[in-house]
Amino acid sequence: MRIGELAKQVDMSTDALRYYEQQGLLSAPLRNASGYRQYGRKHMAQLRFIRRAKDVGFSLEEIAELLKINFEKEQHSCQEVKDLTLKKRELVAERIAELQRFHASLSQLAEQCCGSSAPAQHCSILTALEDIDGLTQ
Amino acid sequence: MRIGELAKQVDMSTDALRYYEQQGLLSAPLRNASGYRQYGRKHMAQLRFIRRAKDVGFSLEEIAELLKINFEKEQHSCQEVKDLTLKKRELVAERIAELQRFHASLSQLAEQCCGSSAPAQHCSILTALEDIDGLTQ
DNA sequence: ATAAACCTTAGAGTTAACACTAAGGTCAAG
DNA sequence: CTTGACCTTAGTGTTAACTCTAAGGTTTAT
Ligand SMILES: [Zn+2]
Ligand SMILES: [Zn+2]
Ligand SMILES: [Zn+2]
Ligand SMILES: [Zn+2]
Repeated sequence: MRIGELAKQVDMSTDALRYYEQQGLLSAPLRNASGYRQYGRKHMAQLRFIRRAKDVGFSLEEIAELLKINFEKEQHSCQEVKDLTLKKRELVAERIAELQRFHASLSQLAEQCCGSSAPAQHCSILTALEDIDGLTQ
Repeated sequence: MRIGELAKQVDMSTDALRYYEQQGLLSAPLRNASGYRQYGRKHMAQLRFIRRAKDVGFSLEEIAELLKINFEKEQHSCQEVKDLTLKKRELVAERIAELQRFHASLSQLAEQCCGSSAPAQHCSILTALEDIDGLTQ
């Protein structure tokens, strides 16, 4: 299977596949006489792993670690894998908390603004951003 | 007030202040005889506006829009400002939803893994990432 | 008068995950 | 036998919001 075919199968771009190879996430495949990459089932499995790991929020760097562990399972423990997962979940939770603060502040701002088409000289949102005490702590 | 002093007052870097000026978020100040920037209260107010807008999640590009509206309030309406705010809140909400899906998937993965220090050959997390049906849809 | 601390500009580097471009070689069909 | 679809590499561009570097001029204190 050449790169275009594999890319279509897994619904990724050929650029992405070459990028993953360069980043060590996808094994370098054999080449045919003219230098074209020849992929097999192993590579498709790797790409599906990458896809699923991306779908749960892991970064490519984290996925590289998971792939390495998966490749040499005997040398690694469940603890390691679970730690990676929990650490990632913690990061995600922190980011969610930050965004929820944003959401709450934006809601508060929007709620106070009349939203009319009249000139904005009295706009409570602008006032809140100008004044020190515009937003409830 | 020179740039270092102002930066200290608002707890930002001098680089950031020059960057904001370049991006049109901070008014270009007068220069003294040797070319040093001379800031006044107006600039500090602008920076506080920027700071508060950042604190509720606006990007610099969005802040530039808000500052422009704030500068020419008569030409703009409450509706415009409220729309910006609600649109931003919508984006934030979408991102939160995505991250919450990540969080749920990661929780599910972590829950199933024993987390022991035994070899990872049986690890349910790795299995889930390998198998098509590893994660509940 | 000299060292430390400040200021200036222009431009490059950072992070993530690719997308895009150029310049060229290869392969299948008609 | 040539067109079009595919493949190769190397290198640049993208986005956001700065940070860092280099190479130099200024101010302040001793
Ligand atoms: Zn209003
Ligand atoms: Zn308003
Ligand atoms: Zn286990
Ligand atoms: Zn496990």
